[in-house]
Amino acid sequence: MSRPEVHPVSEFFAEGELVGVLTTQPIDRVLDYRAPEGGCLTGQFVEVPLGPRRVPGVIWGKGRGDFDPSKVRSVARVLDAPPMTPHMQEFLERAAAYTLTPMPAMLRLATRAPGLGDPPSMRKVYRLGQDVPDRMTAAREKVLAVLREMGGLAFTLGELAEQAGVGPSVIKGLVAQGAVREEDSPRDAPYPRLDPDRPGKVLTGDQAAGAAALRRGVALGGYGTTLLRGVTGSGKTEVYLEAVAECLARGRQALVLLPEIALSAEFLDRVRARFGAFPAEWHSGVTLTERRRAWRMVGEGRAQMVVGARSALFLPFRDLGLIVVDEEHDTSYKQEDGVLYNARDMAVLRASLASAQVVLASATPSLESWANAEAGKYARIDLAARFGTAVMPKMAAIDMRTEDLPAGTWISPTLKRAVTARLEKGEQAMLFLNRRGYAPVTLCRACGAQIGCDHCDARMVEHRFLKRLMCHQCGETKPIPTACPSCGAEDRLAPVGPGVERLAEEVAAAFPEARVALLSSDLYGTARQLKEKVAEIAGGGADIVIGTQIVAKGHNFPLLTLVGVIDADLGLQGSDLRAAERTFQLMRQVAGRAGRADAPGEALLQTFQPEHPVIRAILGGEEEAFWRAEAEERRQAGVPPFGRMAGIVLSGSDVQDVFDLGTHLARNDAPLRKVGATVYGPAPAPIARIRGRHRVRLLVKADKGVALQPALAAWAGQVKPRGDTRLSIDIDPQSFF
DNA sequence: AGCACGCCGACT
DNA sequence: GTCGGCGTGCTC
Repeated sequence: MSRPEVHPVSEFFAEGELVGVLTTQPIDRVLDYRAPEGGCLTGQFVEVPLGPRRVPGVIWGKGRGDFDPSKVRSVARVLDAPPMTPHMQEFLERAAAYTLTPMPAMLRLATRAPGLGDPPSMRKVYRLGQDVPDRMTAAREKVLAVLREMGGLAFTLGELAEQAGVGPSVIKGLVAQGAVREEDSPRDAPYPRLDPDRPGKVLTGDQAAGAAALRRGVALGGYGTTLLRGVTGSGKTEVYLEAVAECLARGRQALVLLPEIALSAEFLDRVRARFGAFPAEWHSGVTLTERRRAWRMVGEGRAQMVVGARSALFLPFRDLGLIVVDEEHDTSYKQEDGVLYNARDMAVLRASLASAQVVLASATPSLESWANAEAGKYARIDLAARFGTAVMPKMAAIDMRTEDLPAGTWISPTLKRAVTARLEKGEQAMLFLNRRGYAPVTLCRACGAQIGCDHCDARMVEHRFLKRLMCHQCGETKPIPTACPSCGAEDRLAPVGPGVERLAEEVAAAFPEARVALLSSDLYGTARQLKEKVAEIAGGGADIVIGTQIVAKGHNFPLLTLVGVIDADLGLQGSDLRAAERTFQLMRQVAGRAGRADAPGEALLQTFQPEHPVIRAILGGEEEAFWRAEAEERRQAGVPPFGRMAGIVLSGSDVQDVFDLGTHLARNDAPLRKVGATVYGPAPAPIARIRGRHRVRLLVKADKGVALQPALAAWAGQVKPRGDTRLSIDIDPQSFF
């Protein structure tokens, strides 16, 4: 375990010495302060006076000494939190430079710790007491049984009441009798130890080889990235959990990023099965108290493993040894508002600075990662075999040009027959349509107008379930009108096109005997509700499942043997170069849902263009051929990953102002031309208006290897947006037009 | 981000 | 006269 010591010794500043403090206020430079009484160290979290306020900050290093000494104030207080590591400082600086994000915004990502400055708080916990209550009741017995069963474990009032199925007053009664002890305990309790030496699932063939390769990488203790490819059911998770085990065994911390918090519950169970306890959890669904605990424990090195969303990358790990990015191709890893970063790329950056390993896991990798593996920058492990006897489903296209389909219906006779056949065998069928709501368009038959959003250039989608029209851009809803808002004609509005709710209607009519379940993100309020529904379906609670893309993400349906894709062409239209990639990934994932248990699966794709290269690649299972063709197309076009791109979005309430600024930028492109970069635009952004703000987009293209960020900074720095116009730069945008 | 300063138009 | 609109600039 010979790893070079990369932590430089933190610098100490005695009282009165000049220190540079980075604050979370949007002042994009380090401000000079005097070290407080007792001195301070680089990396320490502090509070400093700024104007009339006190703001949080971090001792970034030595002061610059270029500010009027009589105006320099003193650090107000050093916070009781583990100091930021030099790695973390460097990570934030490099990430800021890469994404052209001001440092204070970057620091805000790293200080999203509720109650960072608070003293360690206490809470009441309850454990078994000495005495016997004077009168035993059924409720009291339940409470004592729970406490006895769990050994000496302490519970909070709420936990204990829930576990025992009684009200809190029962527990209070027992406390008064001395049968239950109430005591104070620090709120931020350490996490139970994860035991990497517990036996994992038995791995076979290429799984065992893959796990061994990942373990070797972690054991070497340096940086490295591995692309772990494996179809659904290939044991990908078990394989990378071995890398986690190696990391934990070496006393280093491990981070697993998941794209969807709805997936985390299932994953946490697997972690407990493997390591004997739950890891720390970090995402928007976690309570403030838990987040606070996680942040502190991670910072003190007392959380061995974190499972989280992309923002977990900014947790204050002491010694991070491994980052797993599960479903690395998932578009939700790209943050699309506020600080624009791609968690997959930032994971690689953080790991390279911390001498950690990265595992990018996916059945259908992003073209970027595929190309990096091809170029030898990433190692690559392929898992081919599936568990048990199940194989990849048999896939076929249904040529919709030859199907006889009544207007207003979307399930072809061929697909209908296939579903019927499965139902007769007592198996499950899934119909996939990536469109929420009832109908994507509401059209006036009298004047031809479509109902749009008042604040965005988007059409309102009918949600019959909610009895409202909804804008999928801004979330605005309004009642479904009876008269056309454009011409006033009464009762001439008609829904056009299918959404999952409308498909459910058709299914109910076509298969009146079948139990139908609808899975769409907007129908379930919480991740827990969704998880319960998924579990119910998986247990056989439905015959036909209708779902949007949430069904593609890793949920396990053992009885499912047929997947019908209602509109495989959706996503192929348009000039977005990534559309083909996304369609390929989504279709492969959906198809991977079928036949996981021992019944062979079948996937049927309804398409109007069965000869399209993407559809053919999906059907033929010729993944390498697909990637190679895609890569060649992108190489020709000079776009990522074979060229560099940045998207610039200008927005504001005045169209003219926004366009003028865009035109001005496009004309003054000297800083970009100097590095050989080209500007395209301005053009209306893909969604030209969101929440009343007009949006204009420019694109910058450059050769690979060009230092694009400094040129972009100089170029955009020429203009000062006036009024409420805003300029945002998106390095490596998701869509190229 | 806040907050003060300051420079113009419309009121008691 | 002065109240208040929000553009500009400063905070170590």
